[in-house]
Amino acid sequence: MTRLSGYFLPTEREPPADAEAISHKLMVRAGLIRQVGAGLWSWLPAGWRVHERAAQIIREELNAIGAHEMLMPVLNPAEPWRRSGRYDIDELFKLKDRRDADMVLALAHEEIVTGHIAQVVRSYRDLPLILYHIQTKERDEPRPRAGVLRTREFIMKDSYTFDRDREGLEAAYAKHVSAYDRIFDRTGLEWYRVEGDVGYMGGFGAHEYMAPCAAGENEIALADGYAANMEVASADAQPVELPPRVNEPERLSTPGMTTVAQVASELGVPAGGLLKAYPVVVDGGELRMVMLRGDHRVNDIKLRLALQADFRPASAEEVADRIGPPGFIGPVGVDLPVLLDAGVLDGGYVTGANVVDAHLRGVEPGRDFTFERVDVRSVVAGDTVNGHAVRIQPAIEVGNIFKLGTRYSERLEASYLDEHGHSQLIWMGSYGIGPARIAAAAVEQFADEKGISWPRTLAPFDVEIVVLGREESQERRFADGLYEELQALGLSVLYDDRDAGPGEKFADAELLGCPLRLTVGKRSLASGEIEMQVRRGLASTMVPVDGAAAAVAEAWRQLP
RNA sequence: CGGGGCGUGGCUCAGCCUGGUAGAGCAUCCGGUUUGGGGCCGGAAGGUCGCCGGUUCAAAUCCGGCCGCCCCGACCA
Repeated sequence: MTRLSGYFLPTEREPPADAEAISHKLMVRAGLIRQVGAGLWSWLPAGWRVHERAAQIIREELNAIGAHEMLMPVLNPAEPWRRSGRYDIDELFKLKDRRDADMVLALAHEEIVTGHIAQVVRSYRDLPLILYHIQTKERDEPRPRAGVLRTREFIMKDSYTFDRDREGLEAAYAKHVSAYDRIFDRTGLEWYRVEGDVGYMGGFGAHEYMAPCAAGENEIALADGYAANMEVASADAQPVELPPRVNEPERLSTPGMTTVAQVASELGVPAGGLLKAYPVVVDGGELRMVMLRGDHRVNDIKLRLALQADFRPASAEEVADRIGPPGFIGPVGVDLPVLLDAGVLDGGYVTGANVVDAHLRGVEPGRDFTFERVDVRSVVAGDTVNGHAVRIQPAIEVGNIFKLGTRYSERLEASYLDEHGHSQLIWMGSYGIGPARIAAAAVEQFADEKGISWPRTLAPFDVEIVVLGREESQERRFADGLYEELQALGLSVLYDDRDAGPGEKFADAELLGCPLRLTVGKRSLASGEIEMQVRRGLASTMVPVDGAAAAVAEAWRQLP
């Protein structure tokens, strides 16, 4: 029985003063969530229903690929975290118990689940396995933000696969791809599966599931047939108009012009006609020079992947000692490996001359300097993939899948004996989904000026009945009956039986965003009808009172 | 961690600059009225002005410290 008169649904006319994101404002206003502290939120009854519907979709689709649900504790001893090498992560909450033993609050569960596997799995016959749980995660985020989009405590579905080899991992990964695709289809969200960063610590592949929305913290590059996180996106650069080629580089006086913008405007050359140098020190040792077009930007993640190592920008002193005067450096004549970005097309470019107040014009890669080709720039809107233009959108990461390999099984000693009696490391994958982010992304994607408009599968209730009429009235009696009938048909119903005016009830219903709103009022009832409003688009139709419940149930099945 | 902002009744805010009785709208409670778009009339209750200290005859207001929250950036295993 969910009668609004006795329900805890504290709606507000005004959004919280400090809210910016649409989902933050609307979820608080609609009475779904309340803040406890920075990055700490309570889910009120209606909000929790949404969260649990998302969780249930996840559960069903994971069970369908043979995953087994379990539950692991949030409070962990420090020891496995020390073994995995994750004890020193800043985001990890650390504490001590009464005996002064080091404890942590889990930010994920690779350590714990791998520990169980290490203890239990002995033989190749025990594999493969898919285990998951839906459990609280604690992360001491440097900056929680935007309501439930980025919090310090949140619930995550995390699953883990255990296989005997790389092929097994690939199969387990493919199963998760199919399950995740179905999950996000069922949520009703607009979503993309994009290539993600595998991280330089290893990993054999990763994808992220991204839901485009204004409050998203990530950027994704999209083109027909292509979707990637901007961190790793790759595309063909747009051409740039270069000056005619010359036989050999010509030195130009460019006093004080140390920036791309200055040189470009003074010489009348587009920024893309310049090659800029980005000297880096790789792994604390070797100096290298990355060259890319003046209108492009280095993508540190792609560069790290290309180098297969950590790096840092070279200091001004290192540049001055080994290359030339900062602001005027270039690839010609330097005794350093040069990495040339793929966005640099054939032609003559302007570069630093390695001499104060001078640049070279007409420098051609290959002719005037040798290089190794790399792809280390950030994609920009308008670049192309297979001839299709790239657009860039903000998006929220609602899920991720990751081929871990043997990183954890090695450190936590999870191995098995193969057919030949040889000990082998177990190959792992890990896979996360945040139900709270699914809920928030749905709010972001479908809200209008009236409030939230839930996809049918996530709504806190399928139908909201608004009754206009006093106690004991004919309208009330009809609405009471309708409420029972709809529930008997398997729909979840919120019944606004409050003693409030129509305006307030309509406004609250539209704010909460259940897919259908039924209005039972004296006027329409007199003509043998009730009003049915579809929240998405706010279109209304009249439904005859005879067979109203069945008609509503049928209409509900047609909704997005 | 760097930069910016905010903290006054349940919510949104004014008051602070220029020190002197703590306010408004909404919400709440009581009575009445109204019932298809947050309606109306009358009455009432509700505030350690984030905390600590200082200046002063007197501090929401000025000064110092602390705490909390938000935004931008960095970070995000």
